[in-house]
Amino acid sequence: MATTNNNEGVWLPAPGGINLAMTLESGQVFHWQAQGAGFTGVIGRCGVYVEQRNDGLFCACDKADIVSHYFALDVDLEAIRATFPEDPVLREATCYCDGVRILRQPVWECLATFMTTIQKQVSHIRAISRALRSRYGDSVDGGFDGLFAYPAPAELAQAGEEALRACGLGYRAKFLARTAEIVASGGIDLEELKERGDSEVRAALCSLPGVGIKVANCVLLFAYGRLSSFPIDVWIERILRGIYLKKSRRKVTPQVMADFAARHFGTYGGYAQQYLFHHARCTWRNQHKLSGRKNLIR
DNA sequence: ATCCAGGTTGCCA
DNA sequence: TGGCAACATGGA
Repeated sequence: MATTNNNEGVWLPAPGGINLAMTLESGQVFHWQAQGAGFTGVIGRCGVYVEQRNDGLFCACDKADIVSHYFALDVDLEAIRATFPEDPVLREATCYCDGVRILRQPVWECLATFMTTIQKQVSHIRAISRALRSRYGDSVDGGFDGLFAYPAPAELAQAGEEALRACGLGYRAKFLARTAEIVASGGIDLEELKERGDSEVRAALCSLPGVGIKVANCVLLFAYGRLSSFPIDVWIERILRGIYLKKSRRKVTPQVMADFAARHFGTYGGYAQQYLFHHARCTWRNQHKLSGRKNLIR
C-alpha cells in the first residue's frame, strides 16, 4: 500500500483521513514535539519523525511498520464514524475532530503515564513525562537528540518514590513507584493481558495502586486497542450530566453514565469519547473563562 | 489569592 | 453502596 518516494522516506495512506497535529495534541499522548513541518517522538524505543501529507503520513522507510501500527493506519475512520449514533452533540465534536485517531501506545508507557494524569493539567502531564523520560529513560539512537524512551518498570521502581516526587508527581509518586515495582517483579503481566477480555483486563489494572476505573479505561482504549472503552473524566461527566442525561429521572451515578455511554455510543464509544473530550476542552474553555467561575454544568 | 486540573483511596454512615 | 476529605504541584 505504501508508496516509496525514494530511499529515505515513504508515504503511508490513512483511510478515512488523519489530522496528525490534533491527534498528538488531543490528550491521549504527551511527549510528541512539533518540529519543522511535522513531529518528533518516540514509539517504544524508536525515535521517529513523522509529517502529515494530505490524508497520510510521511516517515523514514525503516519506520513505516512501526508508524503504521502506532497511528492505526489500518483503521478506517470513515467506517467508525458510520457507526456513530445520529446525535447533534457528537456530530459537532466528530466534525471538529476530523482525522483524530486513537493511537496504539505501548502498554506500560500508557499505564504509567495515565497514572500521572490524575488531577493534572495537560501541560503538567507533559512536563512530568519529559522529566521521567530524560532522567530515567534510555536515549534513542538515530540522531534524535533529547528524545528518550519511556523508562521501564524496573527503572522507575529502582528510582523510588522520592526521586519520582522530584519529577513533579506529587502524591502520585507513591502510586507509580509501587505499581512499577509490581510490574517489574512480575506481579502482573501487562502483555499477557492482551489475550484477555475487556473486563478481565480492567479488573487486573484496577488492582494496581493508583489505577482506578478511569485510568484503566484509558489504558484499555489507548494501549489495548479496546475501542469501545469509554473513560469518564470531569469533562465527559459534564457532558453526560449536562446534556445527555439532563432529564434522567434516576440519580446519575458512575454506573448509570457508563451504561448510557455503552448503549448510546456503541462499538466505537472510545472514539466518540475522545472526540467529545477534545472538542469540549477546546471550545468550552472560553465560555468557562467568560462565565467567571464554576462549571456551567453540574 | 483561590480554584482547578483527563482521579484514587480510605473512611464513614 | 454512597458521600466526602485528603492527597501534591503548578498554572490560570
